[in-house]
Amino acid sequence: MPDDAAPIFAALGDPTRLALLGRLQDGQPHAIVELTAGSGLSRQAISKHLAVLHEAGLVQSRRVGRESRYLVRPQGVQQARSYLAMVSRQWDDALGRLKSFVED
Amino acid sequence: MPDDAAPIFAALGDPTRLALLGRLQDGQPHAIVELTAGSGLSRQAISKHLAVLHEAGLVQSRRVGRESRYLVRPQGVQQARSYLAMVSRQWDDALGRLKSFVED
DNA sequence: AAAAAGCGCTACTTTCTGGTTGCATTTATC
DNA sequence: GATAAATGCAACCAGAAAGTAGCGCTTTTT
Repeated sequence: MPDDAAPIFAALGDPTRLALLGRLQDGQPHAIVELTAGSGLSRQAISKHLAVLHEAGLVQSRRVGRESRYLVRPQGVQQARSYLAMVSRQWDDALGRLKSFVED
Repeated sequence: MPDDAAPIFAALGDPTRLALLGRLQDGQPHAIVELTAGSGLSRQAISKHLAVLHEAGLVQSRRVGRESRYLVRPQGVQQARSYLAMVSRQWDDALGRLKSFVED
């Protein structure tokens, strides 16, 4: 398992950040103030969360005039997907499904 | 996005726990001492990590005699997968791929 | 040119997390 | 029955994380 796997999942492991990703689902760039609106948190808090997502490669930012616009980076999420696949590959076959069927 | 999504990703967001899941890839139950061996950490530390994985529903345990044996719970990982799909569903089509192609 | 909007950066507080140690308990073994 | 093995539980500690507030800088807006 690669070293950057854990940071990606850690970035996803926060309700606020998941909500942010939800807001970015449209694939369009959004400014920080816009993302802060209705979050119940301060602008700096949201900014920090966006930085974490950026660090993990899940999000991307562009500075346009006086505002920073964030958008999803599909490759990042794709990477998370492939890591999950690595975890489950072993029993992700007929036998694996059989085992999970018997459990509990 | 469901409330239990973040805890699952948070549980995955630690190198030690990812390594533990790696060790459980064979689908077989493993005792704590066994999982501790070669980890460089104390038994209690590993035990705590397993508790986190259990809490997130990624792992399952059975007490057999004097030892607790842990094994993967495929449904948990499957759930993580579906949550990731929720995040990316919107731009997981031809248009989405086109956008990601243009970026950077 | 003055005011306001949008950010970034730093400092600070509080809570969570990962890790340790020590001790009690249950189960195997001799 | 005594000893060793495998856990569970609780207390404790240091560092990271989530949050706030304040200040200064750049870019719009009026």
